[in-house]
Amino acid sequence: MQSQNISDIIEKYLKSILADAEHVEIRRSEIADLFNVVPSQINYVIKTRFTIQNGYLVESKRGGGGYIRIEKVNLLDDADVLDTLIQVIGDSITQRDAYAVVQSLYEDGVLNRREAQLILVATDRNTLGVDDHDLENSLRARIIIGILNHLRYES
Amino acid sequence: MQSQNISDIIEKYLKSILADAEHVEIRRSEIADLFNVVPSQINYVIKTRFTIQNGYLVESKRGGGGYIRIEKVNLLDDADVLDTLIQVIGDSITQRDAYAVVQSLYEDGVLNRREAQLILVATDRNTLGVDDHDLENSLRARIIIGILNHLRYES
DNA sequence: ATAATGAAAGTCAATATTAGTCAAAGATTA
DNA sequence: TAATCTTTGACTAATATTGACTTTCATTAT
Repeated sequence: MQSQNISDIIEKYLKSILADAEHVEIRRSEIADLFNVVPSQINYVIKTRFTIQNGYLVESKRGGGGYIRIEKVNLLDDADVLDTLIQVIGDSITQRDAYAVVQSLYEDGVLNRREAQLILVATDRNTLGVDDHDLENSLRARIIIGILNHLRYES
Repeated sequence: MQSQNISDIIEKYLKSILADAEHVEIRRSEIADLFNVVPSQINYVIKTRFTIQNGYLVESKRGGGGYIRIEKVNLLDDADVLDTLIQVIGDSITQRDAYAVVQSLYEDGVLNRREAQLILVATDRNTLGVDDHDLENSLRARIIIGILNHLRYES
């Protein structure tokens, strides 16, 4: 029942490789063939599911012998993680990216499950309930950054 | 057995699945077809019969491979206390009153210190940073109510 | 060296595929 | 009869898929 769309399946496939390895390196057309989609769909999957907010770094090369390489990075490795995250968020963030950020913080133990849920609820589209999207995204950014800044003084 | 309208029948159908399973995941148009109703009637059924007050959590996704997923959750004992608070808050709350609400939840052991702090930061005037006071107060109300609704069940 | 060629990946907008909203019309109940 | 609940459908929004066109890079030919 789960993940009926191909993008989700490709995402899972790539993540299953990343579960065992430091990074994946693919040939775009090969993966596209494997799942019977057009090559640009691979870009779509990467763009929507392997963002820096999700903790992934992507690099690629065109031309002969080209590739796409996805690496899982630990955003919390270096001392000023919070600064990094705050920069990444900027003054606006979509719900999807916010989910990714909070997920990363949870995976890295900065937040426990309950706290992560609270933040997601507080920044949920329906919770905020504003019709202006720019306002919604900027509110979400302010709330998350406010919380991140608070976490800094707590620990 | 009064009034077996279609909404009731659809409700029973979904609940019968939930009797055996953790959750139901449907394709809206399929269920609509199955019962010969327009798709939006499924939304009506969900909105009127699968509320969080009744212990149901609903999530969905649009686009290819989209779905609606209904999950039955365990309501906690605090549920009616939270209901009362939600009523009191209504659609607007000042920062001062919000502080009092969060404080009492902390004293009642519903929230720990860290969680209480998170909520206060998220709803702080400076965090929200909107000029319009009415908007600020209504946003604060929405955020706190969203969180209270989340606290009704265990995740 | 330089130019031409081909083999990748990137971009972007059109289209397709779902679900959500809202208000009007109809039905039922108090 | 008035109030409430249900049904319907037109319109909106989010997400996914596709393909034409562009850019980059390596290799081969001049």
